[in-house]
Amino acid sequence: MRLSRSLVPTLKETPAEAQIVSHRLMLRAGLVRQTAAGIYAWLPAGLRVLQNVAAIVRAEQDAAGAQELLMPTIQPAELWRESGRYEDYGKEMLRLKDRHERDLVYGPTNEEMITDLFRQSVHSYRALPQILYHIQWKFRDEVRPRFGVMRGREFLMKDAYSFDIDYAGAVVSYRRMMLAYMRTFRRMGLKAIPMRAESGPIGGNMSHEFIILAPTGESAVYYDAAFEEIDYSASGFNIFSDADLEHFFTLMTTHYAATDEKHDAAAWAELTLGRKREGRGIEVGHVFYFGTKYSAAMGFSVAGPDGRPVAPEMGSYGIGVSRLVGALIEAFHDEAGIIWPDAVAPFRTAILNLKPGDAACDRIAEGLYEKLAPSALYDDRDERAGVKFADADLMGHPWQIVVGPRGAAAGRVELKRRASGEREEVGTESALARII
RNA sequence: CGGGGCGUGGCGCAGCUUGGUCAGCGCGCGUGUUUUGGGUACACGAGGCCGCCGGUUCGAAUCCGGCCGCCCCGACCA
Repeated sequence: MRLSRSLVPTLKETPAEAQIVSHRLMLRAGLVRQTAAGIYAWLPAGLRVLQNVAAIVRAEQDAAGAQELLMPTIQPAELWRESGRYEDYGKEMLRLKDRHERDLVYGPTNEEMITDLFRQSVHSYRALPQILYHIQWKFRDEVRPRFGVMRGREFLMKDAYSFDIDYAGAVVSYRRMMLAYMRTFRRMGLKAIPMRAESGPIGGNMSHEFIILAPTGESAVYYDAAFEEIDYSASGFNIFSDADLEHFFTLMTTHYAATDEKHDAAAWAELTLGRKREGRGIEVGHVFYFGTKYSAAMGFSVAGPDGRPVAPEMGSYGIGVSRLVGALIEAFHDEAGIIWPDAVAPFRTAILNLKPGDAACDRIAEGLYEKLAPSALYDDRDERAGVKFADADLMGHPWQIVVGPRGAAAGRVELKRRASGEREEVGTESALARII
């Protein structure tokens, strides 16, 4: 992308409405613009991040055997009346009517709809288990949207739903999603910790929220150092092995971890000093098992092995995709701006042509851009060098290639790594070699 | 939903208490010169129904009422 012809409106000053760092940086780096309270337009660079995050989520869901589908944003109220939540959900649910005066809702979640879809076609236990997911926009009419994209009213969410014939199966599905989640966050460079959450009417230890560590996170978290030592992505765990999943689950749930609301001072005191870790965190995912709550309420059963009807055991698993973009910035930034992890950066490289119009600079910069194009942002603007440096740091590209008149004549460029700040002067070929 | 605050060119703000060349400043934007590796300097210039509606007044950005929008704290939530 050529910056001179791109809608990436960076700002030198922070708009007054933005308080927390991710919100400020998202506005300043030209990633999003607010259209209404808690509702945002994703500009080109921001959309690329959102899509990169979604792609990682998708890849790990697929790797866990979940099937992607796409359910609509608008749902008939009928489904919600069936489960009883039309009345229960309250004002957070955006309700609307079509021209025929039919009641509709802009979906805040999809348990009813997936149950309905599933029951239409699945009638036997032999088709189970299955996990389905989609990545779709949701709307929850929060009383008080805040923190920019982290607590919006409209948000992009990955939500998955598991169907099993019995509790044992549901447990396996639950653990499978848990492992998929840990891998997902890790791939984004995030440290995530599953923390026991309220499990609702079902009880048990089958609801966890995933907290990622970020110095500016909204809640204080306390956890055992053990969480820093586990390698979820390594071949250690086979996501399709029940035994591995059990081992993994035990590992995840035996060590202490809690947000400040659920912090247990007594349990915390028992931890050895060297293992205590305190930090701040942001919830980016939530998994829970809810048994037959929806299948029973909505009259969904399949034929069991003995031919008798059985209400499937279900669970649901959410990841806040758009929230993650904000959370990533909370985790990765400095005074100058964003520091994108390579996996989600909108552009892997920024090519800064310090002197457009200079034959040598143009030749080298254009040449580099041709080779790196899809993942490179070419700053070809007629701006001062300082402006380009500042914007590149603000936007947080993992790599910067600085093409200036000084080195260009000799075929040299400066390669800068955003995260470490290291720079070195190299030839164009070795710059390319380092980046690709 | 309770409490607090704010709406003045694209962004950040001053002006409002003490109605009357107050529509202004910085940044940004345009043109020119300058500078040329970390947001350069100078000059000239474009750009505002002062959130909306109504009221008070000879006169309202400024006072009064209503409405809308946005932000912060709390309760609630991916």
